[in-house]
Amino acid sequence: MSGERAKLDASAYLVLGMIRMGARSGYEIKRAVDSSLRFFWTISPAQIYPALALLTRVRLIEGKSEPTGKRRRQTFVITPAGKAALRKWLAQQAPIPFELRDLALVKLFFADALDLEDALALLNAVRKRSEARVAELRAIEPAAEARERKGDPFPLLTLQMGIVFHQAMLDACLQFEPRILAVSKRPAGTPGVDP
Amino acid sequence: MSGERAKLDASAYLVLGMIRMGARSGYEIKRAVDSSLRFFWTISPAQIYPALALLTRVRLIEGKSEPTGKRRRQTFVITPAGKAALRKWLAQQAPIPFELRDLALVKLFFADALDLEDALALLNAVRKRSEARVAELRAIEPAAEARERKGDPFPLLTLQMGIVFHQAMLDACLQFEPRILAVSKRPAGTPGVDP
DNA sequence: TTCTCCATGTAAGTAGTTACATGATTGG
DNA sequence: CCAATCATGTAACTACTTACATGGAGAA
Repeated sequence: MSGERAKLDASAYLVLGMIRMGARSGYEIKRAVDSSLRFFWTISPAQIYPALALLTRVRLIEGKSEPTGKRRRQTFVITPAGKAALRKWLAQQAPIPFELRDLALVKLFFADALDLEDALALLNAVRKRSEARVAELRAIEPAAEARERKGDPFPLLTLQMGIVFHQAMLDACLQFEPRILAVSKRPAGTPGVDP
Repeated sequence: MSGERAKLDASAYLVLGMIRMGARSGYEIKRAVDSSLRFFWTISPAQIYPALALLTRVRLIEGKSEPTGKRRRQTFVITPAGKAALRKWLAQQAPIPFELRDLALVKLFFADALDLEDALALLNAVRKRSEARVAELRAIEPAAEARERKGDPFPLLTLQMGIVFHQAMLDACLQFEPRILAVSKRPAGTPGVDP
């Protein structure tokens, strides 16, 4: 049996993937994630640095000290074993559950408890949030398009997904506003877990 | 100052909201969440029961023992203070960050590391997942429509959002398949965190 | 009788965030 | 010289899941 067979968690693979894409230090990984992957995954230094240590220990990445003047700096590169491990993880056929946790949608679900004005304000806030997110995503589109021109269309694909599904949420908000007004003669507060 | 002013976490408000909607026991809350809210929030018994205890302590709900034969059962109702607390939380104007954590999109983001066949398989898996989710959501649509007819359109609204945004992801998969084929002459593995 | 559902609860573990500590470098 | 940024790291905390323990009721 060759090498340690520690099983890595999602954060470790994320770090490994970012190293492969060219992020060199922990700091760069944080920056890169914040400016691209952020929309469907986040990571904090408290996860990055232990992950880098672990990946180094199992020889999936290799680090060396590259200080800028007296400011210390560890840079890493992915090893052949690292590339293989990343590919294996990516190609794994196990179904990946889709998990969205969004308090705004929870609130909207319960919005029957609010009076019309507050309910519409909430709907508005949800719509505005998606509008803002679409704008943010559009702003980083040029970078993703440049990457596609270099032969990697996947960052653009994931970016597009972010855009289209926020656009879809936004459209749903617009579409429902009149329907909420339509039923607003209701006696507020009818129970109904099992309709 | 009247009553305890414990600040509740999201799970506690979720439990409170479900009690208001007519779920009576911890068990019923679990069932109700699993069949409606599940698509944007989940909860486990290990969160529900402590939340029920807390909400009772601060008098936002009231419980009584209602055994079925010898099978014990605590049922709860929301108090006026509970309704007020729920409304206050729902109406709160604080911006709610949208946080999606989806490993499938992370994998897709990194899919450049895969050969064409595996990358397309991954794209396919993502598409199938959204198709399955749309089907699941369509299946519970009648219940949400019934609830709308009773004067509460919000469960249907949130359900529609789930449908449209999975539909949007699905469309993006379809749209990108040819584009991935188009760039597949690429020399795999070009780095590019900062393009 | 045995399986599934109803029903309540907890202990232990995992994952992740926040807040902090430390210190160098660059640009205004 | 001061603020922002580069850069690494940890301790404590919060949130959530998994696995388990317990046991009654109804149906096949």
